[in-house]
Amino acid sequence: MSKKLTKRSEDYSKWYNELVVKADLAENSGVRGMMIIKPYGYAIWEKMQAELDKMFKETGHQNAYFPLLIPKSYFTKEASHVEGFAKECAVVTHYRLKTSEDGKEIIVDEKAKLEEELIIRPTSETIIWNSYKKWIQSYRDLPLLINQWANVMRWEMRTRLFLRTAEFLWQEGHTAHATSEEAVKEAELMHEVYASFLKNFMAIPVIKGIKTENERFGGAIETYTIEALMQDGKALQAGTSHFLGQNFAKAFDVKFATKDGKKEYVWATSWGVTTRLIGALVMTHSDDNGLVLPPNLAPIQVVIVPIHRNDEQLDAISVVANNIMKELRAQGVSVKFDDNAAYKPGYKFAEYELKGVPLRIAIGPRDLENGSVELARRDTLTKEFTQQNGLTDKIVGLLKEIQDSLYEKALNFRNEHITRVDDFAEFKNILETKGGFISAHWDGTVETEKEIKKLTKATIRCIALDAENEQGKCVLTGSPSVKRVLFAKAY
RNA sequence: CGGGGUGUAGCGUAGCCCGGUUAUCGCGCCACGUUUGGGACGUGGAGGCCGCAGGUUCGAAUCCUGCCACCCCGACCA
Repeated sequence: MSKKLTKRSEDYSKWYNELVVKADLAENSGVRGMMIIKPYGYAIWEKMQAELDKMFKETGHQNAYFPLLIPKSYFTKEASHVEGFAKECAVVTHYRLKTSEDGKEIIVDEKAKLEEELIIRPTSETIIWNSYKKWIQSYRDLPLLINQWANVMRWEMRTRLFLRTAEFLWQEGHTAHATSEEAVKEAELMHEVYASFLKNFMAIPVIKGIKTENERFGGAIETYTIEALMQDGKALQAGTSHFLGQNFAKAFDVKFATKDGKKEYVWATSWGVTTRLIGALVMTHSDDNGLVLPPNLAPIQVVIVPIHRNDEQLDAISVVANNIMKELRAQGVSVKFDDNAAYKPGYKFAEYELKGVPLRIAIGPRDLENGSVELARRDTLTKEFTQQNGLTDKIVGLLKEIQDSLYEKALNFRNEHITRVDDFAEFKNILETKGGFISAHWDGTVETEKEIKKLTKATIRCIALDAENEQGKCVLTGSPSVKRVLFAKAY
């Protein structure tokens, strides 16, 4: 298989798909939108998981695990939730297989039909709230701050690796609080946790905002979102945090006794991010040579490639490489020494570029003489010869620099792709030619939002939290508006 | 589920319109040798129910019917 990628500029979608497969992150399983996350891709997810989990714990949350299968009846309790969800679900109807009459096939045993169908969770609100009803009696049981790492399944008609697969991995936080204020604060806190995770670890700048009624999660009073911008000018919803009000408490009858003995419904939030973040990572930083990983999430931060003509040279290089590795590891840097003689250096260079390894060290005969190494940066594709003395400090500094520079680059790109527009013809023009976010006035109605979507395929990604009050006229209808919102075509 | 398209080796493909030797080519894979500072080269080799099931025919990758799968555009969506 050729490892050459289609160029981003030629066909962004094809580039993305090829990159994900060739960089060894994931592949289609051949079963209806199911994705296999390969070890290299999973290593990135594990790092993300570890960092996020740390942040959740630091903010007082605990992990738990709820069942994969949810009785169908649980879904009927929260009408608006069902409205927004539960349409494209996998349903378990039987519990046994048997051998066919001719003995050649395994078939479903029709006698083993379930009384009540079980739904493979598309999200766990219903089953979790069914438990919360039992767990919460008093204000002393609150707040209840629980997170679950799990897989969920949504029977999407059209799927894309990482961005939308039938089964995906995520975390879902579900909390219950005594007051509305506290629940809102929780939703906002997790919103901030996500934004800072994307910034500090993924080097992805996001716009923090709230969703319009139309784009809101089913059953939510307020949906907080972080919106990122991909290199093709399309937006990607990277994470959401919902203030659910008392909707779920009422649906599942979860009341608590207050200090003065009254019964009140609890206030809820939920929040989640998914393996989609890996798609965001790929589409934010990568280039025509392949993946570009921010050092903070790279499974391999530094790779050492030996260049040698014979075994004696390899032995001598290995001594130097092992010393470098030892020093780097002492500093917490993950290093790989690739002394596989089956591949030539040029092949390895291309291979590790494709996989997005932030720094590459090449050591050859010349370096043995000079006490040097060749040091190459993945993000800028630049390389230099540098002395072996002081190499570790230099690398530690460079990893930090690369991390920061990736963020800066993405931030500049994002900022250059927010366009203020006051005219609908211009709106369509910018959307088609430049892409990115369009900052425009909107009259606040669902009808207008839907009409704009119909006309342009752009949706309101969010109402930015930092949007300033500004009198204006809706870009479509001309009706009065008090602040700009952000439109974009989205994944 | 509506509209369009495609199924040939692990991957990408030619052949199909107009049926006829042993199904084409590239990458990858295996063996040996020479190589190794940006995806090496040579020689040899393995690998195919041509998506599945029927039909037409002396003969089907090719024509016909049905089915299945996948891709693209809608609907759905983290």
